[in-house]
Amino acid sequence: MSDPQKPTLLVVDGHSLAFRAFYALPVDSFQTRDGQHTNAIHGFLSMLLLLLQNEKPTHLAVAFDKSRQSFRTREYEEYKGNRGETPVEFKGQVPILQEALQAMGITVLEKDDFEADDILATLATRGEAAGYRVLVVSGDRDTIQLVNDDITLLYPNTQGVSQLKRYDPAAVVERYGVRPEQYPEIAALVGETSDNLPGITKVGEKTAVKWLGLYGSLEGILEHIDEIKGVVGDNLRRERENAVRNRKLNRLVRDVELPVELDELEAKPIDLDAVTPIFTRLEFRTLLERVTKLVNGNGNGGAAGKPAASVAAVPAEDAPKAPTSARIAGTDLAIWLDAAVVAEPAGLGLQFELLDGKVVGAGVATKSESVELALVPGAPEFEAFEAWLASDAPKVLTDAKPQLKAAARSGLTVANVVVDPLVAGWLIRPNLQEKSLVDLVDRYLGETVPQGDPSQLVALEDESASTADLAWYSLRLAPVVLAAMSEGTRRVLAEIEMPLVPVLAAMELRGVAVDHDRLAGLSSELGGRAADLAESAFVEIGREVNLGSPKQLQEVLFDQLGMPKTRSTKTGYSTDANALADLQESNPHPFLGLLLEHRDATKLRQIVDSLDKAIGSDGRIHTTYGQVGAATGRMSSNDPNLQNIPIRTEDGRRIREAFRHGAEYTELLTADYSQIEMRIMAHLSEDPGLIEAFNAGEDLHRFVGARVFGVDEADVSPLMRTKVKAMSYGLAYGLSAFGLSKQLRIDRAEATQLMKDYFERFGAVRVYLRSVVEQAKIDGYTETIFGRRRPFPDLNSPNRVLRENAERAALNSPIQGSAADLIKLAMTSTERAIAEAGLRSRMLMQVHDELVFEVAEGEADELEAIVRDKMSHAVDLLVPLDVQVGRGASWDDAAH
DNA sequence: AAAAGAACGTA
DNA sequence: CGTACGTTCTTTTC
Repeated sequence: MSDPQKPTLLVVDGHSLAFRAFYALPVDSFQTRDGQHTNAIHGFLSMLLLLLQNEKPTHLAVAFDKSRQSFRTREYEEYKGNRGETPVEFKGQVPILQEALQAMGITVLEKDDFEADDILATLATRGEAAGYRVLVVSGDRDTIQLVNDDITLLYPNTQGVSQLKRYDPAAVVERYGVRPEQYPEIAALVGETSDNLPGITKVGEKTAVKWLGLYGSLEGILEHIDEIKGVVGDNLRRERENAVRNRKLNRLVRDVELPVELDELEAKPIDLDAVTPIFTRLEFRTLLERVTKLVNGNGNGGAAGKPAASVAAVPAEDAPKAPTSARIAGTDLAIWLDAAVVAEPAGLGLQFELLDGKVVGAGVATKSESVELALVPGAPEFEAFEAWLASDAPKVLTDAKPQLKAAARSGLTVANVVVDPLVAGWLIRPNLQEKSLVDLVDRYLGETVPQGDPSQLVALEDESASTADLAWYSLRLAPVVLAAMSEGTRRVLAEIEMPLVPVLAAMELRGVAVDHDRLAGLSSELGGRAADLAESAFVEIGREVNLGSPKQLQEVLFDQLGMPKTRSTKTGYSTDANALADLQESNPHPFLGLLLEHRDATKLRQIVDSLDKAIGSDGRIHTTYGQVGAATGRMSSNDPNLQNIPIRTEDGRRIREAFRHGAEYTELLTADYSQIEMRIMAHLSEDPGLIEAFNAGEDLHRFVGARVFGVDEADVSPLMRTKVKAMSYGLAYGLSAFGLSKQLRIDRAEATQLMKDYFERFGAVRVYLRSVVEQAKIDGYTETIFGRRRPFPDLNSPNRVLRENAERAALNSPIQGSAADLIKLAMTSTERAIAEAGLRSRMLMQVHDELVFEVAEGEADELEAIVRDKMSHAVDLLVPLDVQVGRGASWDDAAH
């Protein structure tokens, strides 16, 4: 594998990328006032900016073909002779593109008689020799021959620069079945249509690879040309000169004389004064913004977001150097580990090296020493390492969850990770989090991990951060982040977040069984329904439009049907479900209902299809939980998101029927907290009415309704119940009378009155909510019951919109956050209790206030008892915690 | 081709 | 003029 810590040289085939851009973007939409086409320029620069951000090259050049003529056309007149005339709209853009690149300080190279790929080959070869890691961006397959351990080809796939296919030697072998340096021989035999180079008739990739396997090289094949049987053998004997010629032509020249030295290609900060005029001339407004952002913002924090001085420790100049890591074998490692554990009672730094989700290596560090080991099961050092991992010896591991998963997949047990600096960093700054070890080191140690930092466009010597070095950085981060935390935050880290990490890792590995056949059936049913609805809708308006396009819908609704304008959005007028419902009320039209139904059907189908795609080879869906995602302390779920599976409609629930227990299990069990946020509000506000409501254990909304409307509980009508329910839930979000009136479709006066009556009876709630905001204005942050903090810098902003948004978020945060803390505690204790009871049943999913378990044969009752116990006693509040449990064959059946 | 916006699913 | 998320589809970019 290539070493990621070397300086990076990025070389780009300008024509190939510009050409892609030209055909990807509509020519007509991109021209300046005076008629200059700009689509290729715009697309190219847009892609290049993304490349710069993603790859963070330290050195950079873009090469172009100078003309169509080159030594290859002199050699073989027909070379590339089949290419049509270059469109004039494209031609004119190239010089301007080059001008723009030069303004950006990027070296542009072209050379008489050579093609761009020869320049790339030359730079790549020179870069490799000079110790660079080289990235070649080209759409020409000939550049495959350049690939080696230090040179990676980024080859445009069907879709975009963001999804460039990375060809390292292993990827080339996987795709083409030969090593990179052999690829041109394959191409020579097969021929290259796009270059007008015919190969051997009837010889394709498979035959060529087979021959190469037999005879080792093209030369070898030709030596044994008489041994090759069949028609293809005859073809080869007849057309061998084609192959010889092709091989000659597709060999890239690696020693083109160039007017620059490598170090002149160093990426310089972009000079806005040079870029602005040309971008302005091209009328590139948003691109200029992007460049400006790249220059100023540059990734994470930068100067603007530096921490208080107490946090940033060592200035970069006197940054300690990572200790030289040793490879210690056999019993020596056991001795080293024993000594290290004593030397660092707070824990050793750890870092795994992963490949394809498995552990292939690891680094372990103390403050002054580190070791690095390749993990080969059965090797002598493996045992000592494995024993230490599984022991209670404390470890510090940054971004632990994926590494714990890989460890588990590799059969390793990792116990007692006491600090994950990534999680710690999120607790300190839950909004703008540091996303990686590199970010954390920058912020909390004030040092730069060799490589990685996007704003550092400085070439580095071959000082590379090894796995052991990363372990060492983790170790040194731990005390610094701990010192930067309040005591309460430290407790949240130690008692809530760190114990949760292995629990989440286990849940993700388990996944949840999903029935493909049910999803497939549902998908086609919904698809059919959507098609029918669309057809009916088109009949209503007398034409076909894209019902998924808000823009086209606006035309239909406001122009064609002449309906009144709805809420305005940035780009026009809203066509969301709410707006359509309003229209239906004021201007009833069958189209509206059909449209809404169509939206439902397509949305559900889309969810069904994406779930179906996510089913793995084990028949299960493995989501990834984002432990450091939400600012409130909640988790998120992605790839796919299992926390937004429909439930409100009948069709939606049918999706949940596809979530089932696995074959080794008998059913699913779901357990959820009822009205958790209201209970937390009761606890925090100490409102006697609310506390009484929960202690009485009755229907909360009936209880509240009776008091708000001044009637007996028996006389609370469904409408009254709906109203107080909306009010209660809305409270925790900072709902206004206006919002309440809109949601309930009642007038403002009635909503205001409802709120007044509500607070008359439950006044402590209002007092509490106000006090949260006021205290937050003083402190600058809110805190959950457990001490989790969330800062609110906008609370004193002069900008009213910002300020009021911050106020609502602040008042919600302790409520949502405390609920998150609570269920996290419950998850950890439930997981532990299940293990201690020796059950095979297991926890699979978390949906904010709900946990889903897979029940093993004969364990249902015991599991339910454990879950009820642990969830309802996760913490002692002024009100009881009610846990609803259900069981069934599917997630839907298990709902109660 | 990439980014931004609209819409919508959950708690 | 209701908090917190993630995903997908369409439009814009000039």
